[in-house]
Amino acid sequence: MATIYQVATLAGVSPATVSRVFNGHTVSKDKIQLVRAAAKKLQFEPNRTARTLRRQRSDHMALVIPDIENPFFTSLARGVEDVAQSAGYSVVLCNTDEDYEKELRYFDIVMSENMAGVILASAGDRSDLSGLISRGRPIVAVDRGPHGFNIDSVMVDNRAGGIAATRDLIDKGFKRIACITGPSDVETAQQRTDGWQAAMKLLKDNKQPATYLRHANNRVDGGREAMSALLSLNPPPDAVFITNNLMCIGALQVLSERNISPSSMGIAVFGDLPFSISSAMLNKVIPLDARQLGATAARLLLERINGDEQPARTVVLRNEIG
Amino acid sequence: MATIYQVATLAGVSPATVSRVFNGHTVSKDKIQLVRAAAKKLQFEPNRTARTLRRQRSDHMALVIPDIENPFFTSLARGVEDVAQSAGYSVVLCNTDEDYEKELRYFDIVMSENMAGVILASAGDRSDLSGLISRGRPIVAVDRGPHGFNIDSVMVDNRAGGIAATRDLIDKGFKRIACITGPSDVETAQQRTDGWQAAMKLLKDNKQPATYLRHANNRVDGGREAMSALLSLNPPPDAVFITNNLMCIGALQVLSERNISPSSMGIAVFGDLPFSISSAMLNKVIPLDARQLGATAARLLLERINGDEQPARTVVLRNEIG
DNA sequence: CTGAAAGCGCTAACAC
DNA sequence: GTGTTAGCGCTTTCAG
Repeated sequence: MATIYQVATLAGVSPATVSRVFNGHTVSKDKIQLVRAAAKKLQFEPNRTARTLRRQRSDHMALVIPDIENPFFTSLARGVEDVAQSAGYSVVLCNTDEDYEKELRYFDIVMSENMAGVILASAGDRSDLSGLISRGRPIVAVDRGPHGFNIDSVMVDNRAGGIAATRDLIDKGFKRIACITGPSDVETAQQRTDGWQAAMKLLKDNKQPATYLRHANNRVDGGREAMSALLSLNPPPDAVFITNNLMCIGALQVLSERNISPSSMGIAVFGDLPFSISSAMLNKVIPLDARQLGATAARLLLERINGDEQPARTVVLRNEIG
Repeated sequence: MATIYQVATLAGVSPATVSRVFNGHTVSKDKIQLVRAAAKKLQFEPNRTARTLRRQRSDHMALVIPDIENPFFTSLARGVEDVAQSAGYSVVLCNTDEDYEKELRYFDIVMSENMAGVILASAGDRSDLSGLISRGRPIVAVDRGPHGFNIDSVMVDNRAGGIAATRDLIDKGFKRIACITGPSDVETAQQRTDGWQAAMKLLKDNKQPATYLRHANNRVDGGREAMSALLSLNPPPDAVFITNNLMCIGALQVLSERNISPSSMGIAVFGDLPFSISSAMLNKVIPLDARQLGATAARLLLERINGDEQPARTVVLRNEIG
């Protein structure tokens, strides 16, 4: 690959001038022409590694997510990507499997590669951001909050969604409303569960035993297990609020396998189901615009990268609860 | 962030020795101790940008895929990631939206960042790999073949799968079997369609008008449109072979909306449906182990990165057709 | 086994 | 507006 020196020689200018041309600094028209011609001839492409080393900042942003196979996060990634790309940044996707160690390893990479910033959908509420923060690397938390760190974040109103979903089931006459939620160290799970609990207080004769609250991993198999467990209770619930998309898939699979008709079990879910064929089985879906979430986070991050120093902001996206 | 010079000073050795310690070269036990202690004290983390610049090779591999929102490709990404990570490589995910220009732009980035290699699920059969190849960058094609370029590839037997799926429908007594396939410049679509055509020749009184073959984009909306179009034919098909997962979702949505029962329309699909609740509507699914595909591709790429110079290989994964 | 020193390709003072 | 030059932090000859 050609270097700026070769281009400079061919164009009869200094390397600095070549650099200036490629960075949009002021250079006389005629030299711009010469440089462009020479660059084209040599198929010159600026070496980003060298640029990054010199500038101490790359044009990558890291997107750290807990589960790349959850369509919610891939949509979010799309949103980030769209914004990043149009600002000239590449997105490095880092999948943590909800593992704090893996997350930390990625943070190290962010530092040692001088990435411009991080968008973090954290593994849980025990993420250690201190290293990144002490080194002044911009971070935006998305979906899950900043829990204790003083950083920008973009979220939805999880509690309100939990309330709305549960209320819908109550309004439809269900009495024994269970809740399948995520791990207890995941903030979104907590908040949505809070919403469910708050709404349940409205029920006059609240027949809600503690066993109606099930924690599970946020994936399909977690939903399956939780729903199976609920069905074996006596009495089983007559409805269930499920706090994430994949667990709802799992729960519906179990119902389908046991030929339990949709009408005999009310279902409300937080977040749209991916690739569903029919929503006939669902009483209520709290919509969740992952792409918007990602795009907003990316925009905040770009502002920080460009030197914005204002105090940390929390943006709450309204999830138009019907 | 600390540098090797600071570590060297603190440890009382030369920078070269620090470098050697961190690269596993031969250094005396006692100096190793000194260096490790100093590094720990300073929280030293080697600067990968500098290393990449010097070595002319980074520890990133690019994974170029056409649609990050298709679970097939995210599973594939998981497979790549697992293998890459355990070999110390990071995966940079590049989403092309099936756009050749975006693809080329990513290839430029691969070069200008000195990435170690590329795994490519190409946008179509007109991808231009000449730049990468002339510069000696290792590439492995996955899912879609190398079409003309002399590179390693990992694929499944698409034609055989197409035949098996179609045969299953024939055996079950369907007569008017349509095919919903992908864009005509996508190799997997072509080959699966070939299989369908080959199998249809077995039907004695082959009632297959040209309109039974529909090309669509490989996404949900493409499947919806194609299925709608098929249903408005006279006579409509009594079964359909769909060459990818998302289009099948779209097709099933249309059937569901029109209350067309599964039994009156045979469906076979190439590739498992993501997050499906019940497979009752499907006659035949040709399994497709995306994760395996990705892992295999990553292994081949690692071999090339490590200097393997043997002639290009094509690995065909058997997709255990029932 | 270890140190000195060159240089990967670029950018940003600094001088003119 | 343009050229000269000093590094960014690391690896890797080359000597010893």
